[in-house]
Amino acid sequence: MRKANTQKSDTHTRIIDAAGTLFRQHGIDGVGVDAIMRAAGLTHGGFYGHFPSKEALVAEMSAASLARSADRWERISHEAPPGAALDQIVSAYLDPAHVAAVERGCVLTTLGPEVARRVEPRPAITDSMRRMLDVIARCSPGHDPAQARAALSCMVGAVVLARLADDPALATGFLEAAREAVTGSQPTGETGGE
Amino acid sequence: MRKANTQKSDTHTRIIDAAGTLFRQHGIDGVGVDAIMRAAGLTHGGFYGHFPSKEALVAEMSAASLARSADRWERISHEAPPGAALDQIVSAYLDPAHVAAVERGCVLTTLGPEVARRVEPRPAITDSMRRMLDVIARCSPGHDPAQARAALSCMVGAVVLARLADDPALATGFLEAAREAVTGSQPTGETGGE
DNA sequence: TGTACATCAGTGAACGCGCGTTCACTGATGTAC
DNA sequence: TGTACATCAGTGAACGCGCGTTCACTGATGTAC
Repeated sequence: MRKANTQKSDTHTRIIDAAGTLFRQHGIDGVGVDAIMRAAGLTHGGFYGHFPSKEALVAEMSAASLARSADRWERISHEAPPGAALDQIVSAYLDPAHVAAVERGCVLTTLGPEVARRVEPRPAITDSMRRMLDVIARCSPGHDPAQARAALSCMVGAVVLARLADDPALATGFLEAAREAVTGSQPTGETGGE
Repeated sequence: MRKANTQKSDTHTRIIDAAGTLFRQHGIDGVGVDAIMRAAGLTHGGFYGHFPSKEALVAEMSAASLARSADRWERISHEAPPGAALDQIVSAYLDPAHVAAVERGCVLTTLGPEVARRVEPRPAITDSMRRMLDVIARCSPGHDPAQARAALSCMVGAVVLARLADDPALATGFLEAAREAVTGSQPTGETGGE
């Protein structure tokens, strides 16, 4: 049955959001079109009215998701008090809550290697990575692009390793060490584990 | 047809090696038992004489693969001239050749998030991660465990991001920046891109 | 050393199932008069 | 404002296919005599 015209793009967004959650939880090849559509409150047949293929959804979902991350970082870098932006971004990224919330986690850490195997999503992802690097460089003391690349590497690696670590103390150890390396400061709240 | 008794463990290893290559290239859910056995020169039916399930193969493969990485690092740390071990390990890891050779790449960078979703492989992987951290700490000037965790995070993240980057200059940018951050020195060979 | 036989690593057909994709359809929405 | 109709977002049955797993089997190997 037809819905209001204005609702089609809402549905499109709902499919992308459902896919984002499920792909992060079970991997791209671990989730079928059927499960995604059911999670979006629809039946599987309607999928191809929105996307030419599952691969196209993967590309659109990862591009949209990382663009939203870059948007958020840029917003923080403009709105936060000068000097506090980097710490705010890095602290949120290296928070155990980010590690735990895989289903909403940064695409670089939840689906990085899976997305890297595909051709379609990489240009848009590269674009967002550059924007994130620019934010880090702009918010860092030295404004050094190389330092920004090392910082982003450290953040992404720490979250990946924290999710792999079987021991919570080791997991927070990666996060704390990365935070110290990137911001050069101790956490402001109570000191975490180990 | 039966083969020599001594050949069964050879076959076992051959299956694990074939799985390692294919999983890294196409993802764990992107490769079937059939393709793995064919790559090992066998037919799919024989698989369950070696492993109780595909998941068991995933666990064994990732454990074996990362243990081999840890072995290699430990060997280098004992054999390399004092002071040179860290640079040797880090330079090999952050080499564009490692980024390019996905099919033989470090499991943390090729299958990290996929393996993190599964319960079975994580204890053994955590074990190997600890061994790798110990090597880095032992070979670093300050012998600081926290610094070692930041270093490993940076290395893993740089390789993941380099594989995602659509632009070779940005890819080598991640590798160079991470090397500088981890070893604090310029590359010994000719200076790479950007 | 030669023969008879038990072992068991590997074979290949078969299973039920869920995948990605197609397509004829339904029926509420928006529009023309 | 009320009626008739075209549109098209979403439905659900159906497709061919490859998945993970099972199992009766084959036939070279290793062993007992």
